[in-house]
Amino acid sequence: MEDHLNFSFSENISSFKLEDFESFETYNEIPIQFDIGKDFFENDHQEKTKKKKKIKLVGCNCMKTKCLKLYCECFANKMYCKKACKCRNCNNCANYDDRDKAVVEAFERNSAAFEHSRYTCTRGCNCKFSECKKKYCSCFLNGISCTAVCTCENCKNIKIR
DNA sequence: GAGTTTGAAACT
DNA sequence: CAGTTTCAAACTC
Ligand SMILES: [Zn+2]
Ligand SMILES: [Zn+2]
Ligand SMILES: [Zn+2]
Ligand SMILES: [Zn+2]
Ligand SMILES: [Zn+2]
Ligand SMILES: [Zn+2]
Repeated sequence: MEDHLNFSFSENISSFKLEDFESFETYNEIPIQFDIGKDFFENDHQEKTKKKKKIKLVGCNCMKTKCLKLYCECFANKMYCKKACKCRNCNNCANYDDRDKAVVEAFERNSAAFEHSRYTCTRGCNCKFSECKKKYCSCFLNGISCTAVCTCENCKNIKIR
């Protein structure tokens, strides 16, 4: 585990905590900063809290990527796929060499690849057609208002510039 | 359930 | 970088 993560990326991933990565895989959970009303998550989400909160993914439906790219919500959230996933040809499992390689490749493409996801929404959105009022918009999906970091057009999600 | 729309990720 | 393609989820019917 440690080998493929450190590889030659010690600088890029210096802020990344390996132990977090491993625990996420083990428990299929991600810490999240705010409440989410999203079908992808199976748990209740009544309480709003600023603290980290663990949310369980229901599962992905990837057909073409073997769940080894950020298209896959499981992979993007540092989780293995699990029973609830309906993916085809899934390689996002423990002890798959392809999976280890894919993690490194994702770091290569973007050193912050695993610091953000659709479900943490830390980079804002770039919506063009949804007016940020549907779940196509990652801000709306997470139940938060668009902010100055968003570059959306015709935003109806309480944008403050 | 099938087909369309959407915007991020990936690719060139 | 920018433009294009690919992808899986969100959405519509
Ligand atoms: Zn997947
Ligand atoms: Zn999955
Ligand atoms: Zn999978
Ligand atoms: Zn948006
Ligand atoms: Zn936004
Ligand atoms: Zn917006």
